[in-house]
Amino acid sequence: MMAPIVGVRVFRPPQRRRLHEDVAEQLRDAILENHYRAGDKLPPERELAERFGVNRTSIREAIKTLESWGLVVARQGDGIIVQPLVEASLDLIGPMIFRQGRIDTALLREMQEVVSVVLYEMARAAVERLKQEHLRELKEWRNRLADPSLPREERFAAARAIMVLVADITGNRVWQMVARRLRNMLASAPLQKTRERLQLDPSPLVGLIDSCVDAVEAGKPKEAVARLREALRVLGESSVGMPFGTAITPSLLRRRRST
Amino acid sequence: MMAPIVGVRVFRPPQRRRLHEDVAEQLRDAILENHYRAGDKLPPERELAERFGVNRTSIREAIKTLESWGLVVARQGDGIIVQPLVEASLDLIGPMIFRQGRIDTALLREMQEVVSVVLYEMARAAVERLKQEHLRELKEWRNRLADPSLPREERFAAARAIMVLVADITGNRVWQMVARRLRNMLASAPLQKTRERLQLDPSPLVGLIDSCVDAVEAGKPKEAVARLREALRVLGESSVGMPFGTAITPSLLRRRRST
DNA sequence: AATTGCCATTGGTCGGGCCATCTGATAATC
DNA sequence: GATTATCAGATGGCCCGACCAATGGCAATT
Repeated sequence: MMAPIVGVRVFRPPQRRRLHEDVAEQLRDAILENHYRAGDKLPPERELAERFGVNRTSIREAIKTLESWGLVVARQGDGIIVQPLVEASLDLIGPMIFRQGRIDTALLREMQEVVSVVLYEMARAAVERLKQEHLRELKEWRNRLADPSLPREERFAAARAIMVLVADITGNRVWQMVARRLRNMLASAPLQKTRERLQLDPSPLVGLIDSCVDAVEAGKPKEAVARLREALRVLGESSVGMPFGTAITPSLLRRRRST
Repeated sequence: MMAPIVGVRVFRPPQRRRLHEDVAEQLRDAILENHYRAGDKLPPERELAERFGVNRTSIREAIKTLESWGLVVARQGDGIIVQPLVEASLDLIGPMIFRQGRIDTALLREMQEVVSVVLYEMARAAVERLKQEHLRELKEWRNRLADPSLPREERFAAARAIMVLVADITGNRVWQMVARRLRNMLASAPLQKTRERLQLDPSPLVGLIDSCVDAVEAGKPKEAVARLREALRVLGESSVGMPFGTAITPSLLRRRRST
C-alpha cells in the first residue's frame, strides 16, 4: 500500500481557465503541505485523471510543470517520485511562504535574511553606476508613489517598480532577474490582502527616496547608499507587514536538513 | 510576416529519451540565442510539431515547460508569445551562461557579483550556528576532497557538497535551496569540460577548510568566518576557472535594460 | 540462495477530433 | 469617410483511444 495518507486526499475539479494550471497548483500545494513526502510517489496519471475529473493529457501537462519546478521526477515504468523540497526551484519559495492564504512567518524570516543581504549590496552597486537618466525615472516613480489619490496597491506597485529600477541601474542582469522575481512575490494576492487588512502604507518610502536623490545630487554617494538601503528595507517591511532583516530567531537555530 | 529570421531555423529530430524534454531545450536555446525576441511569437504548435517531426502532444508538453520557466506565455486564439529574458526564472541563468558549449563570461561575472555577496553572508551565519555534529560531517567531506586517489570531478563534487553543507548549517532553508541550485550549476557538463581542459584542481581548498576547522575548535569564530569565506571564494574560482567576485568591468557599466 | 525470464504497471508518444478564444478583415451602419 | 458590427480563419486548450517502452516485482529455474 503506497502512501496511504494520500489516498484520502480529495482533489476538487479544476475551475480555472486552464485545467492543467489548476491541476499543477493543486498538486504543488499537496506536496508543499507535506501530503506527499520526498520519495513518495504521486498516484498514477490515469488515477489522477480520474480523481481530478480531467483527461490524462491535462494531468501530464501539469506534471511537466511540477517537473520543471524540480518538485517531482517522472520515471517511465516506475512512477512520479516526489523530490526533497530543498532541491526545488527558487520559484517555489513564494508558494511555500504563502500557501492556502496563510503566511509561513518562519520561512519568510529566512527569506528576508538572504534577501536583505542581496538588496544591501545591490544598493551600493546601483549608486555607484547611477546616471542622470536613471535619476529622472526614479523621480517619476517617486511621484507616483507619493500620489495620495492613487489606490494603496498601485502605490505599492510603484514602490516595487523602484526596486526593479534600482536593479536595472546596476546593469547586472542577475540582479535584474532577482529583483523581478522578488517584485512578483511581493505582488502576490495573499500579501495584498495582508496589506489591506493591516492598512499598510508605502508613504514612509517617499522621504527616503527624496533624501537619497538629494544625496546623489549633492555628490554624497555614501549617504545616498545608506538612504537607498534604508528605503529597500522599508519597502520590504511595509510590503509584508513585519520587520525586515531582523535578528535570528531561536527557531532558526534548529537544524533543518533535507530528508 | 512574423519573425522572418525564424523561418530558416532548422530543428533536429529529438533524440533524447523524452521527446518533450529535447524539444523544450531546443526551443529554450533558440530563445536564449535571440532567434526569438521578446514579443515575438513562436510558430504555431501544429507547425512546430511538423518541423520537429513529433506529435503535437509532445510540443505542448514542451511549451508547458517553457511557460513554467517564464520564457513564454501561451494565449488561446493568439499564439505563444516570448517574454523578456529578465522576467524569466533564475533557473535559466545556468543555461544562459553555458549555452551551446560556450561560456558567457560577461553574464558569469554578473552572476559572481551577486553570488559572492550571498555566500559571504552565508559563511558568517554558518559559523555562528555551527554545532559539533556539523564539524564531523565537514571533516568527512574534507577528507574526500583531499583524497588524491579520487578522480578530479569527484573531488570537485566533494567541494560542492561542502558548500551545501555550509548552507545546511545555517538552518536557513532559503540558503539551502540557493546553495543546491548553485551546486547543480557548478556541476554542469560545460564546466566539467572547462575544468578538465584547464586541469583545475580543488586541493587549495583543503588547507582553508583545515584552518577554518582549527579556528572553530580554538574558539576563534571571526577567523573561522574569514577562512570559510576564503574557501567558498576559492571553490568558485577553481570550479569555473576564473577569478570570483572580481572588480566590475567597464562592460558592466553599460546599461542593460529589458526591451 | 541466486539467477533468469516473464508480465503487469506506468509513463511516453501518437493520431485525430472538437471546442474556446482571439485577431484581423470585411461588411454594415451612421 | 469614419465608425461599428460581424464573421471566418487561425491558434491554443482539451478530450478520446490506442499503442509503445521502460521498470520492478514475481515466479520459475538452476
